[in-house]
Amino acid sequence: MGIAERREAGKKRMQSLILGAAMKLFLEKGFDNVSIRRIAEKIEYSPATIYLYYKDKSDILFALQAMGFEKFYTEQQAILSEKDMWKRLRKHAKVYLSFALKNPEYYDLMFIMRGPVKKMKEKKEWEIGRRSYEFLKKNVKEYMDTGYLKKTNLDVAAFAFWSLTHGIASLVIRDRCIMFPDNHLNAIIEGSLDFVMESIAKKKQ
Amino acid sequence: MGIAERREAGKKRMQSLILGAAMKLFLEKGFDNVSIRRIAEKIEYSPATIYLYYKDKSDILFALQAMGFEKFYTEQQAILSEKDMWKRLRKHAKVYLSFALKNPEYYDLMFIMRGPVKKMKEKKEWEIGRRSYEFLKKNVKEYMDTGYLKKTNLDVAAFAFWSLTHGIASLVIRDRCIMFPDNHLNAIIEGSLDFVMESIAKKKQ
Amino acid sequence: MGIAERREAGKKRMQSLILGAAMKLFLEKGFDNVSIRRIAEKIEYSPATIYLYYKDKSDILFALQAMGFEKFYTEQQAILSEKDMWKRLRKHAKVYLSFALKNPEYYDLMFIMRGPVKKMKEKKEWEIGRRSYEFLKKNVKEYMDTGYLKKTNLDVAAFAFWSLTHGIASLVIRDRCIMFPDNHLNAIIEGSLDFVMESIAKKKQ
Amino acid sequence: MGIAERREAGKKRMQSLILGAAMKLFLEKGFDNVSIRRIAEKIEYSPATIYLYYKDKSDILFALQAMGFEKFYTEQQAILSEKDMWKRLRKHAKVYLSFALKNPEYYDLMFIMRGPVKKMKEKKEWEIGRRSYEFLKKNVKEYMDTGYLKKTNLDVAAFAFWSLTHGIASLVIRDRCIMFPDNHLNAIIEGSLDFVMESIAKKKQ
DNA sequence: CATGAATGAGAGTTCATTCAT
DNA sequence: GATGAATGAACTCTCATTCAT
Repeated sequence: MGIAERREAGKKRMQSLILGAAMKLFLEKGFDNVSIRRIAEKIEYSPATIYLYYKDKSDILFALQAMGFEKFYTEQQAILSEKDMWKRLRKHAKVYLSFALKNPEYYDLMFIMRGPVKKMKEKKEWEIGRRSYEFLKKNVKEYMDTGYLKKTNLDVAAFAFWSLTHGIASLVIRDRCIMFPDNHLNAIIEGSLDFVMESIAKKKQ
Repeated sequence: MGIAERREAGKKRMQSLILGAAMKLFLEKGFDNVSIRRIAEKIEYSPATIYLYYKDKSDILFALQAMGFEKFYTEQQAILSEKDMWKRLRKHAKVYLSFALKNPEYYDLMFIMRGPVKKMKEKKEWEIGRRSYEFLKKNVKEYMDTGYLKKTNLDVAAFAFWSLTHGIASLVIRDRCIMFPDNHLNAIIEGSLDFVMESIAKKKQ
Repeated sequence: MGIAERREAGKKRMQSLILGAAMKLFLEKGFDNVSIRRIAEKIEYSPATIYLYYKDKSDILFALQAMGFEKFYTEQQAILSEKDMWKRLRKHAKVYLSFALKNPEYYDLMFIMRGPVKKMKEKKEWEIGRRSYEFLKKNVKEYMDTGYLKKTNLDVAAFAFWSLTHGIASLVIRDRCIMFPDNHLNAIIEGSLDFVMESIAKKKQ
Repeated sequence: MGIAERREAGKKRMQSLILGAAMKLFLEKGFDNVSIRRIAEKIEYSPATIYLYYKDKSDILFALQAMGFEKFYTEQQAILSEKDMWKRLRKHAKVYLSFALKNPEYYDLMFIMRGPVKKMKEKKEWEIGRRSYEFLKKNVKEYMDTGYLKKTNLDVAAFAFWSLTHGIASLVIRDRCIMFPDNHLNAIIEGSLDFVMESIAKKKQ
């Protein structure tokens, strides 16, 4: 490993140290209580050091969001192994929801939080978010083409799919399901997903 | 009107003065830029006065949330005039979405924001939120009973309806629809709503 | 003294406490080392308290500047007791210089410092500075009218007078006279003033 | 060129690279917004590198001041071509003012700024500033000797001349002429200079 | 010769909240 | 009932500077 490489590696290590600490704090204290100072404390560096690796606070949020999208995108590839389009459609929804509920902080950052959106728009049209949407759209198209999904405008169908899964995810994550007993919640979620999926998609005879 | 009553009336008046100012500020400046101080300034009282009427900041948010639910509940009654259950189901969704998009601050407070949730749980079962959900459920039951909605567990169907509409609303409100050109957005929203509604509900022959 | 008056008095007292501390710090530590925090420390209040009395740092500088101009204007009135215009002209210069050298911090703030100038321009065209200049101009006009000063455009003559006195004052205050032995400096200053004054003004025969 | 010499040359080159960048930044961003870091960025070296060539920040300011004096001294030599002492005296004033207004950052550094003064005193008698003053004095002596300037103590006359020109320059540079309309300012400056010069100096008959 | 990495110190500012009056 | 006065605790961010490598 040459000098430049080692340096680069050091930089990467530090950045991920920062991001890791930030993410842990999000979990422990909630978004509003994560400050540069607290992150610095957690990693036992001075606040000024953070600024050597990230330009400002929203840069950190943006980086975390990007990590989230990366992970999200990668995990979604799993659906491609399913060649039966009907099953893939169902799996698609489950994988989406599973990501959201297993990584609620990432999901929040990606699809709910207000903060990082301004940055999103600035940074090259938000490539990373777009990619995930394109992946969704591509698959939706296949569901339609193979006759499992009713034909309509692609964006319309994709948005419908997205809205349903996001609706479920965000109601859960932002704690709006308190009217359901904890031990029923899962069944209701799954049931709802099935209910809609089986309505919009038709298993061929 | 006795002394106690007059006092009570005065208290109510002041409280609604505070809430009104807070809401105006939310609209004008965004949630993050509303402080107790700014509310006090707006109504031309001192910050300390606010604390005579609300225990702390989150109490104000909670009260606003309650106002939002009140408004929401009231507006939803409009669907009852529609006696054709098929049409009512469609109208239900439209009224929901229309409330959300016309009152994004209320909607945010009610269904997205983290802040007031702790209060929600404390305040005995969150009556006000529950009432709205019960209204939804009651109607969903009617849609089913009249055969316009496929039969399934009531909570499941209600949650499905809610997730879809909330998903749309919250993606729009939290600015995640930047991949759609502004002038297409409306059509996509309406299209998606129709797409799903027409799938889960069946117009009788 | 009524309640309102007492309050007003308290406010004034606090403001002058702040300004006094700020001024002392300017003397002791130099302009650059005066921070809101240090002022607060000096008066044994919290930094936040300062903001109850002054909107921001430059507001404090502006207030001090205004005090300086007030003092300056007042002291200049002394020249009016001199009815002999020739003597008054001379006295005018001496009074200007004497103010500058006895109150170098005020003078610096008023005529040298960069900081408060932006505020100056905003605040009602900088009434307070203008008033001093008008006073100078009015007198210069009298010197001319009575024949002690060569006739020329009023602004031109006033600016000439001002430039000379300010030149001396600012070279001294900003420590550019280190080539003159300390014990000669005074004589050189006075001499220079006399030298020019006797040249531009003519004692009538 | 021996090794030591080459090293010395390299050092000089680097120093002037630093000074050049610093001066450009002063021009572009103003004094307060120039930090060691920003200078380092501009020349694409690390901040630490700057410290190999200058002990600290004020050392840089001092060096720039020296450059300013060098330039100032050189430009002033131009007056020597004027053999008519009356004209030279006038030209002297114009050249002074012209330098100040064309190089306000240098002028500020040399004659107004507080920062580099401590250094001045330390660096044994501040040779470079003295030289400029001696040049002024030598010429003032000639103006007197040739009868164009009233006889008086040399320092007195020199300081008078300096005070007037510096007064004008520093009032302009530090933005204290806002009472004059922009389009009149030049005329007032020139007029004032002429007004005094024609008074203290006498064209022989 | 050059620098990456780090930091202590400090800047201005804002906030929710308290409490004696 | 209302508030003036006050504050502790944050906040984000920038700076000059050091030092091992």
